[in-house]
Amino acid sequence: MPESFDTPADQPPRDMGMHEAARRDKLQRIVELGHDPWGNRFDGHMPISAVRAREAEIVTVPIPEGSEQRSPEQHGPTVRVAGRVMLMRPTGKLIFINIQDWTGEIQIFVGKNQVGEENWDLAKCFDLGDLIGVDGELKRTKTGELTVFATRLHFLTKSLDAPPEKHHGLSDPELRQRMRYVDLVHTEGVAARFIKRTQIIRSIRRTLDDQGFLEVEGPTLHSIAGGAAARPFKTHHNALDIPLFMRIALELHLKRLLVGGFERVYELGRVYRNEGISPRHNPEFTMLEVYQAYGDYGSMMELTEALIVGAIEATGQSKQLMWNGQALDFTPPFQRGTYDELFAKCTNIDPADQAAVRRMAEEIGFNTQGVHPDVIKSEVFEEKVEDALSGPIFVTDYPASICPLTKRKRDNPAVAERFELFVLGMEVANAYTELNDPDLQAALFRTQLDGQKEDDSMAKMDHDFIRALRHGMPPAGGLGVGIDRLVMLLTDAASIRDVILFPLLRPEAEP
RNA sequence: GAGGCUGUAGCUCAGUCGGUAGAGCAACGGACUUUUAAUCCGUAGGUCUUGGGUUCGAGUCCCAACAGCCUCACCA
Repeated sequence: MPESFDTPADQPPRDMGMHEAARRDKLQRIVELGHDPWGNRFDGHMPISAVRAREAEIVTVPIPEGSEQRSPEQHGPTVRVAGRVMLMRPTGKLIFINIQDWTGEIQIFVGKNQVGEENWDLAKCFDLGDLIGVDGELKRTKTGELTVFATRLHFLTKSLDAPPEKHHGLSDPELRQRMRYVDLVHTEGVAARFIKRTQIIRSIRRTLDDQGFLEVEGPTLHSIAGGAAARPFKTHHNALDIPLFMRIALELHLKRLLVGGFERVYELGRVYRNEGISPRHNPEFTMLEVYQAYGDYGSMMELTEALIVGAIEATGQSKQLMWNGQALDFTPPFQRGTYDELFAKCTNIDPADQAAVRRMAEEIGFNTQGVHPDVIKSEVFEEKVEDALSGPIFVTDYPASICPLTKRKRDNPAVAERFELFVLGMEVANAYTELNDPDLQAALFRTQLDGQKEDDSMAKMDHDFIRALRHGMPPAGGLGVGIDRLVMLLTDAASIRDVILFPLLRPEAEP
């Protein structure tokens, strides 16, 4: 055991606050009592939820006749727990401590006479936020609270900084994001939401695996950032001395795998888009893309419903749920409507009447000069239709010219076989019948629609992708799901930053 | 990228009309062997985000910077 775990004495004392000074004093006392303030392996403890589940094993011995005894004696199971000190209520020669692990919270009873002098001295060194281990007997207090009556205490790790206010936790959104480790421990519901996120993702994998899909991993560094209209992050490989881009989509490599004979593939992974941050956008986010050979966008619609219903069930929720105070019903089949139908319904304009559409676009302040009619229509759609959709609703059959990776309808080449799933104006999923004609794909890669900014265009020629299509990609359905947004819906989160553990923030100023 | 709002003790928040900086929790000392946000008595804790300006005097008014949030833009 080292002499001291503290800052060596020859170093000038740091400028520390009173909380840290008090905690370092106690740390020193813990060392003097012969304990390691940073703890060691601690075997044999049970999750607190499992300890709570043993309440039924407590037996109460009736008071013997003629006894002076006031309260009946109890015998409970011997348990060992470990957790973080959340609350302490010292009352003279006994202390009530609430400790928390990731399964729950339980009260510890530490009585001076019950644990003996050595344990008592150690208990007096506990601070809120410390990690401790406890051996004891599970019983109830006279107020009925399930409690571990400590027989032996173990010190597992000192906390040098004070936790936030015990009733309110952290509420400053900046602190919550920068110090997610504190947020997870001390803010009500945060840990539970991220556990739900994991359950949702696990459920999505299970649904896909059960339907015979193969999970794969494509490259995240691309020399051509294709598959979506978005600005990429640029980086550089030193040894090869080449520019590279962080991927903006999973699509083009998964389709190469369709050519390679992987008939059902998916990837669940991070993509990066060098764009603005908002309550619905983080520069890196998690995307699911699924491709199914010999399917089409109709097969993807059924799959989307199965994925979402599975995720709702995996989190133990009803298909009727509340999001930001609004009721949503995810009972399949979800509503559906074609792009043109919904356009006509929400705008009272015939979507085929280009002049009328242009007039409305100008009314909402969009500059239509030299812009492709379908881009104008899409602008009006986003403004007037998307926000009006409560959903969940599948919007189907988009103008072909704004869908350069999508197969056209057999009876109408101006319409693409595509759907997007909207919920309360938020786009959650996007699916296509995939274009597999290499000549048409090459032509569409060359097409830069009038009025579209180059950055926003999908017109990026990927010769290797065309070469892959030339070898024959089966007709297929493809689906993309924004996982963070789905998690927002299923955990009633108003901001994407509430479902991403470490969202992007500007660097903190040096202290 | 543009506009609006916010920034006070470790945390959560008050701070009136411009006139000596406040509370609760946390901390420290004391009392207390069945508490439940324990209670009671006492003590300490502040570059009011930063930098300018106006003023006899600025947490408060003005300007700028930094950070966060919201709306818009970009986008999913």
